[in-house]
Amino acid sequence: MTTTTFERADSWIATPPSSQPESFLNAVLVVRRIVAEHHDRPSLVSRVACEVGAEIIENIRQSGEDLSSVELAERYETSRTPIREALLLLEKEGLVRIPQRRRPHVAVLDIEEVREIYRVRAVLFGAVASDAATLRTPEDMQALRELLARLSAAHDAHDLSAYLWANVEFYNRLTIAARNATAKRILDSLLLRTLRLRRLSLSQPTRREKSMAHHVQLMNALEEQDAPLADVLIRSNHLHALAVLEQIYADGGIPSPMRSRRRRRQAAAAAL
Amino acid sequence: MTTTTFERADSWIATPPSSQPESFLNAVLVVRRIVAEHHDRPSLVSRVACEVGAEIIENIRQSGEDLSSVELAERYETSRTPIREALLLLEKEGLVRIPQRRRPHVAVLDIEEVREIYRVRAVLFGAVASDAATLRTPEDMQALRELLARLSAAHDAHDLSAYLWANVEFYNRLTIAARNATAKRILDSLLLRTLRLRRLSLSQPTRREKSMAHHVQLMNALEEQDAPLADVLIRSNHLHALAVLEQIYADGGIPSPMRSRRRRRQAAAAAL
DNA sequence: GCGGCATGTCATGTCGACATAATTACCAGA
DNA sequence: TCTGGTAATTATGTCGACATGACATGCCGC
Repeated sequence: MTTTTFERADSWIATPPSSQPESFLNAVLVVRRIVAEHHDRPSLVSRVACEVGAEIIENIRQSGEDLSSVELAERYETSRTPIREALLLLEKEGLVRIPQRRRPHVAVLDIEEVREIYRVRAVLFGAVASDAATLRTPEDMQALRELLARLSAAHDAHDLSAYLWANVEFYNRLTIAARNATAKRILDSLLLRTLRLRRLSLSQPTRREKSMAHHVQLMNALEEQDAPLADVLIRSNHLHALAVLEQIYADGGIPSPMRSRRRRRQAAAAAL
Repeated sequence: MTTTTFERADSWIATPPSSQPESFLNAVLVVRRIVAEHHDRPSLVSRVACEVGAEIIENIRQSGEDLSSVELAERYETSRTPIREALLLLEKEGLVRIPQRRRPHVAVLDIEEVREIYRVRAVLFGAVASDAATLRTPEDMQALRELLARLSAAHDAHDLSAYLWANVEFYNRLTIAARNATAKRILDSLLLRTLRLRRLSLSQPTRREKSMAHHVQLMNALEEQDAPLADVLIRSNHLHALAVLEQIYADGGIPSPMRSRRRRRQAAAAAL
């Protein structure tokens, strides 16, 4: 499945894929899966939404940065109407904030919201993993085993980016196995919001160790259809991941968004 | 709080409130709280979204019914752009579906989706109630006690509509007490989707009895800060509510959406 | 020199119009 | 009468333009 989506990825972004790092391509694909769920064909709106969304979770656009609709319209050589709609899609996923009569900007993730998201994710994901442990099919298990192998390979190779995306794919496959599209959509949306922080969190070697061990344990629980264990494992892992993020926030690892955002535009104009 | 929001309700709907039944007003207010969360001032978009959303949850517009943007634009005497945006807002809440290049229509709730929603709601609401039992303030308890009294009064008076809205308010206050805005937003959205069915479910006297008893028990658990009990009570109640809905679906209580939806428009045009 | 107010500039929200895709209506043939 | 293909019609997606509200700068009074 990954191969086919990869083949089509280039039709979803305006710039040629060769000029983009592989991680950005992954980001586009994940955003597409979530934000442009129903847009089966690459429309103008979903293309913009995917690319801007990917830029946000790849930290190319920073927290609080302005997303002027005229600026984006120029860049994508289109009118403001599709841009507006794309930004609305991203707002729905929590990546963008659009105050009334004010410039849209990249949503700022404060620690309080991260806490809330992880609390919800822990509970919901626990239930989903529990269901998955019961309802899983042999095909589910096969796919999960392969993804675990990918995860392990990335871990051994110390490839942070590969580990991160394999992680995302593993969770994605797990939520599919639970056969609850509603829960999956919510979890996907919550994942998208915190994806920006994932790299920070997983950049700690101890965190990666713990995460890898967690996945192995979780896989065992799924193999043995031990639903309660899967539930508890997921919750525990989320608690640990949150603790790491709390530490990062406390250490000031998240730069607070700059104040007068207007100056950036002026500087850019002056540079021309 | 209810009073002040009531006072302002008329500015959010185009038609004078006197011509609307009270239940519709409640629906508008609830939709506004959820869908137009950030739109603090009554803009054109939120007004349309609130009114159409209220019509959907009040079953004035039936499942699968077309929501042509030109038709709505005529009705609200505006252009199609704000209508489009309003429909996008409602799609985000799951009340409307907008396929590409096809007419938007009222989302159809099949039993499978209802099952999924109740599963998610049970788990998430259980966690939220658990948190609320721990974090609740005296003000929270006071508000909840008053709402329980309203619920009880409506129950004694056999006022289905009043009971339904008091129920919504009770849950709303409970989610506030848990101090988790993210969880609240998700639960609100899920509530909105199933609100159309609530009247059906609560129209059964035995269901109302059970529901009332449940609320009393839940209130006790909150008073005693018994978090695990609150969790289990909520889950159990959701399970029971779902069982009732399963029965209603099995009995064909939900009319399947009509096929050729176009005929309605023609009939309406011929009537003029 | 500094704070508050007026003014100018810019972006947003909304509008009407057009091209294109989808859907209906029509018609011929079986 | 029903079915299949084609034409007409309608609605959607997109566009450029305009009015109103927000922000920044500059001015004036203190």
